[in-house]
Amino acid sequence: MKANYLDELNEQQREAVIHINGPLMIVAGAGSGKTKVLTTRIAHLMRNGVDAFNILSLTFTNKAAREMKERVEKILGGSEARNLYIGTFHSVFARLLRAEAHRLGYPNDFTIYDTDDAKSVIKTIINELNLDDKHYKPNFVYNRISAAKNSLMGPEEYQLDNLVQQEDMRANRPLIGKIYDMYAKRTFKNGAMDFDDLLFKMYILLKTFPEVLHKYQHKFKYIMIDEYQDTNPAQYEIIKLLGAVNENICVVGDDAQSIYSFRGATIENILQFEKDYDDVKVVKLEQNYRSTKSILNVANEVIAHNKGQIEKNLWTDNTEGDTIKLVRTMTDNEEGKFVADTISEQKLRNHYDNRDFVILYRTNAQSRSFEESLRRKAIPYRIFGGLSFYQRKEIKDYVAYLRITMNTRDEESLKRIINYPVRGIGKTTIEKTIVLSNEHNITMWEVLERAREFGFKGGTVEAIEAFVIMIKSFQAMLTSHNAYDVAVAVGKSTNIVKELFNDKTTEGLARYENVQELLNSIKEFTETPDEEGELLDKSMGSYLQQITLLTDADQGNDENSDVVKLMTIHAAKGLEFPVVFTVGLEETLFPSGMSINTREELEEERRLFYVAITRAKARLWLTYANSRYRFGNLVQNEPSRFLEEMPEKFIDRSYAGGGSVRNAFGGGSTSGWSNSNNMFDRKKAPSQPSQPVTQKPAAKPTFSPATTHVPSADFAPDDPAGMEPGMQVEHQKFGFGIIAAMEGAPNNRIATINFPKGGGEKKIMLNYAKLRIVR
DNA sequence: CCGTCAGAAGTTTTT
DNA sequence: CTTCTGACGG
Repeated sequence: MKANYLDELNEQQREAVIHINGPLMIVAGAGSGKTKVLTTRIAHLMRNGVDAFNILSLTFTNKAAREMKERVEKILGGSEARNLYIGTFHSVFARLLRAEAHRLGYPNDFTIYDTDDAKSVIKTIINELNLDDKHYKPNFVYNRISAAKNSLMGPEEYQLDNLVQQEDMRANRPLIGKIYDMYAKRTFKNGAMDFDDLLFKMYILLKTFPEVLHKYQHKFKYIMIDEYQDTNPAQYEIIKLLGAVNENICVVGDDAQSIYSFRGATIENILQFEKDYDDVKVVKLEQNYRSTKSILNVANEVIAHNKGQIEKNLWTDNTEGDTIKLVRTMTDNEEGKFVADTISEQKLRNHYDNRDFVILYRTNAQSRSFEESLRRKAIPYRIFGGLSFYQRKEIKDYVAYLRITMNTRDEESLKRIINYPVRGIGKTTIEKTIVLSNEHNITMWEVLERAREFGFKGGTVEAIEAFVIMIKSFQAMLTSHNAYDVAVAVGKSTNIVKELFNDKTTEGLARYENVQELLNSIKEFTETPDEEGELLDKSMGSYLQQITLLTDADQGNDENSDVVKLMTIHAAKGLEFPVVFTVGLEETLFPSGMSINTREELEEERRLFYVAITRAKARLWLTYANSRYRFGNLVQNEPSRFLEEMPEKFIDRSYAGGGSVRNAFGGGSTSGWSNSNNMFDRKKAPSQPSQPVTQKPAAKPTFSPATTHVPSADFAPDDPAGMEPGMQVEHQKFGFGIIAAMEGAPNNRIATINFPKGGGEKKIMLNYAKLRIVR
C-alpha cells in the first residue's frame, strides 16, 4: 500500500477519509474527487484494521462499482480488495437473496425478470382479466407497481391505501391494485423477482427474519453509499436496518445531482440524513478539480435557481478557460451537422481525439441526427443506452433455455421456448397446459412432466416428452459440468446454433454472431476468477443473475476505443469529458414537456441540466434547433428557459444567430408559436366523448374496402377435403372462382384458383384459406 | 404455423 | 419517422 495516500488529499477530503466510526455524510460537489475519497477511505479503513469482509460499498451502476474496485486495488496494490463487497444495490442484494430466498418461498436460483419480462407478465394478466390493454397500458401499470414497491408497499397495502386508490380512480384505472396483486402472486409462482423485488424482498427478508438481519448487521460493519441523493425509500430502509447496530454509515452525495425521482428516489433522504442519526459528521467537498472557471460559474448560477439545497460553494483553481458556446440552428439536422463539423474542427485546432467528445441529450430518440452527421463525416461513434445485448431476441431465447433449466417454475421463459425452435407444441397445447396448471394449482412445467397423465395424445405428447427429457438432461449436467458446457449443450440439442448458422441473411448472420458472443461471455465468466473473491460462484445461476443486471453501458468496456460517445444525460452521470455538447435545449424537450407541471419536476430538470454542464472539463457547447421533427412532423420550439438562467459573462452567443436568447424568442416567427399542441389535437379532432373504457369493446365491425368482394350472407367455409379441380368456390375476399389445378401433399393441398373479379389466378393453401363450395 | 402488411403508437430519464 | 402489433393470406 502506498504510504503517502493521505498526502494526495485536500483538507476536506482527508477529513472524510480519516473519519472511521460513526455516521458520516460527505456532500460532494460535481468533480470534487468523490470517488477518490470513497476509495481512499476504504483503503484507510483496512489500514486501520478493518477486515475487508466487513465493508459493504453500494453504488447505482455497475460501472461505478467496477471503477471503485479497480481504484481500491490500485491503492492497496494487491488482492486484499477482492474480499470487499462492492456492487450495485441490485447486484449485492441479488447475491444475498441467492443465499436466503428460500426463506421467502422462492427458489434460491430464482429468475430475475428484466423490465420486458415484467411487462409481459403484466400484459398477460391484463388480458386474463379481460381488460383493454390500450387503456390499462402495461407500461403504465408497471410503473405504478414499481413505484409501490420502491415505497415498500405490497399489493394488500396498495389496495387499502386511500391516497393510492384515489389516484388510480382519478386516472380511471381502479383495477391496478388487482393487477398488482395478481402480478405479485404470478411472479412468486414463477419463482421470479423483478428489479424492484430485489430491493423490496430484501427489505421483507431483513424485517421478517431477525436472525438474518443480525447476521448481516454483523457482517457489514462499515457501509458506504454512493450517490445517496438517488436512493429510494426501499434502499433507505434497508440501509437503516443494516446499519442500525454499528451506525458506521458513510453516505456520499450531491443534492444538486439528484435526477432519479421518477424512479422513486427521494431527495429527502440526503437532506434528512443529519436528523436520522446522532452526531453525524458532515464534510463538504467544495473544490472542483474538473472544470474551468467559466463552466463552473455557469453551472453554479443555473443551479442557484433551485431552492431548498444544502448550502455549498463549489469553486475551482483551474483556469477560466473558453467561453461556453451557445448555438442555434434551424433544424435538428443542422444541429447534427453543426456538432459533427465542430468535432472535426476541434480535432484539428485543439488536437483532440474522438474519445474526448460526448454528445448529451435528454431523450434517446434524439441520437438520430447526430448519428447521421457523424457517419457522413466518417467520425467513429458509439451510442450508449440502446437495447442491451441481453435484451436481443436471439439472446433472450437462448437465455430462456438456461433459465428454465435452473428454475422450471419460470413460465415466462418456458412460454418463450416451448415451441422455439418449432417442435410441434402449438398454441392449443400451450393454452391447455396453462388451463391445467391453474386447475391443479401446479406449474406449467409440472403439467408437461405429467403430460400423458393429463391426456395429451399422439404427436403432441411425444413432442412434450422429448422437450421435458431434453431440459432434464441439461439439469443433469449442472452438477457435473460448468455453465459454459451446459450452454453449449443447449445450443446443440435444440439446434438453435445450427439453425442460426444456416440463416445467411444479414440479420441471421448478426444473430449467429450474437449467440457466439453470448457463449463467449459464458466461457469468460466460468474461466475468470471471481473479482469478489469470497464466493467463487461459477454456477449457471450466478451467471444468469449477473447478466440480467447488466445494462448497455456495461458492455464493450473498451474504454480505450477512440470514438465519440452519444448518451442521455442520465447515463452520463459520474462521467467527465474534455468537450461536451449538450443538445436539444428547447422547451418541451429540455425541460421535458412532461416535467414542467410542478416546481419539483422543473427543479429536477434543472438539476439534470446542471449535471450536463458539469460533465465538461474544458469546453462546452449548448445547442438548440428552431424546429425539429417529432413523430414525423415538423415542430417549432422555443429555446429552453434554462438558457436564460446563465450568466452573460461566460457565454458566447455569437453562434446563436447573432442575437440573444430573448431575440430568438420573439424575433423569429410571430406565427411560429401555435405549435406542438396541434399535433395532439389533430388526432383527437372529431372529439369522441371520452368514455371510460375498462372492458374490451365488442368485436369491431370489419370494414371491407369497396373494391373487395362482399361475401354472401350465408358464407361458411366448407371442408377443403371435398374440393377438386373444376369446382366453383367462393372466397371471402376474392369472390367467386373456379379451381383450375391442384398440387401438394394430400394433407397440404394447394389449389390454383381463377378469380375473375378478385385479381385473377391465385394459389391457395386449402388447409388455411376459407372457401365455400358453390357447386 | 409463419410471413407480410397496414395501422397505430410512441419519446423522458434506468437498475 | 420508426417500431411494434394484430389481422390475414398463403
